[in-house]
Amino acid sequence: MSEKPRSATTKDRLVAAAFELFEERGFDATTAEDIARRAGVGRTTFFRAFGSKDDVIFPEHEELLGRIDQRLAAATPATRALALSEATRVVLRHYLDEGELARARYRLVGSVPALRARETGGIQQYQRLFARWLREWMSDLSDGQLRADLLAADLVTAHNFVLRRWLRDQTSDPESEFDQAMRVALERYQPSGLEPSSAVVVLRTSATPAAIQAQLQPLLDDEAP
Amino acid sequence: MSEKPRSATTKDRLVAAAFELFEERGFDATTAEDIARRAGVGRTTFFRAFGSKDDVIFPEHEELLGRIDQRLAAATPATRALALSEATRVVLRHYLDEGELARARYRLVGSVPALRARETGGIQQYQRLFARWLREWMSDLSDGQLRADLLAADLVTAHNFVLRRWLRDQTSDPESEFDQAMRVALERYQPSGLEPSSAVVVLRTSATPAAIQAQLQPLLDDEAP
DNA sequence: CCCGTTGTTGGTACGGAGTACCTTATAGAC
DNA sequence: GTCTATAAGGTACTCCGTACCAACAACGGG
Repeated sequence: MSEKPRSATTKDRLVAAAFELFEERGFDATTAEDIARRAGVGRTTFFRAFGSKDDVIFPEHEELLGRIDQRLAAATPATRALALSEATRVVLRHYLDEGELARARYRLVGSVPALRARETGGIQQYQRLFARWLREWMSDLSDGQLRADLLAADLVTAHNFVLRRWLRDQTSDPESEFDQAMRVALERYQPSGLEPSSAVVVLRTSATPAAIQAQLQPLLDDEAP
Repeated sequence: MSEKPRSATTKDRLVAAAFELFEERGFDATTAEDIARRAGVGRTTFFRAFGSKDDVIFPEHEELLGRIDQRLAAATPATRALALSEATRVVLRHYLDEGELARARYRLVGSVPALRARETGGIQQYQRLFARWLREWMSDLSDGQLRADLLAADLVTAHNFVLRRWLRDQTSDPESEFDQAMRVALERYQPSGLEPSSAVVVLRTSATPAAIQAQLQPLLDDEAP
């Protein structure tokens, strides 16, 4: 049932062969038989391993979906905001670990329209997975279903924003940028009951404004460090 | 150069034939030749008109993109929020006007994975178009590029949320729900300078809390009617 | 009236994706 | 050893999408 190192090697060889050939002569000019031949297997084996020529570009997609789902399932009501951030970070880390391979995929997908469609389809699956959990978590809010969809879209978009910057070599610290992006995206997350509007508090006190400000500052720092 | 009624008729006949056959025997079981034959034209003509079997499902996609772009291009800085809402509404109205055809497409796309990928690809194009304009409009904000992407995602998501409800016959007043959805989505739109965080105001006054509340109430009513 | 020109259509042929089916080989299980 | 199960290769087929060519208007100018 679990991963056999033997079968993983065959898949890996196919992936490596595919990326080599795509870089050499382009995606359309590479046939499934070319890939299979370079990997030293038959054409049938290629289609058994991947099902389609596109799938060889995004081999661990299913596994990533599973890990996100697990992370979200493990959240308690108090840790949901953190779980959302970390589940999203799982994907970012995966690409960062891939390194040059991720960048090769990015160049490839950017130049082949057919692959772009495939990629956005995959992104949509992430978004739907987040939305499924969030609709449950936010079901008691007013406009909860809508806000769940919006937050799911924001999480995925914020992730892609940072990932794209890293893929283009426009950032040296993607993790910090990701933290900031998650903070902005999670502005939409209001754990049930906490209304999104501002509160006006009127009180009588002898304290000076400066003293009150000093009392409040730690709370603000805690909320947005 | 402009639309000839003759050529439009051929395209329309092909679209009608395609939807008929897809409903009769399903998407995969229908060949391009079947569609062409029922429309009374040759297979070559079909591919000349649509380029691919998928394209026949989303015939006016390009035109819609153009209309959104025009609407956004016509906005002035003061009317941008309205322009965003109306540009999005262009798409909603288009589907509402299609009526049963839109629902047939929805059923079809929902049951054929390959078409789902195509549709999300189209949605992504809308989102990128909005993002292109918003990045320009929000370039002077802190995190403007990120917030532009997020708002673009929110607009598209909010639209899809209402559209899907209408397609499933879960709403009798999609326009009102759309207005509400746009209000929620546009919470992210902060015309440059207006900071999104809450303000804490400390003041000394002899007024009673009730009097102050009475003063503030109209402002809150105005902000969220 | 004929004749090029141009644009639209149908037909044919081809390469390649993806599927179905069959055969082969390798590895355990007994 | 033999039997069985599982992974692999091979072959044939359908259909998508493209390239190319032939037929056939429409049309204006000679």
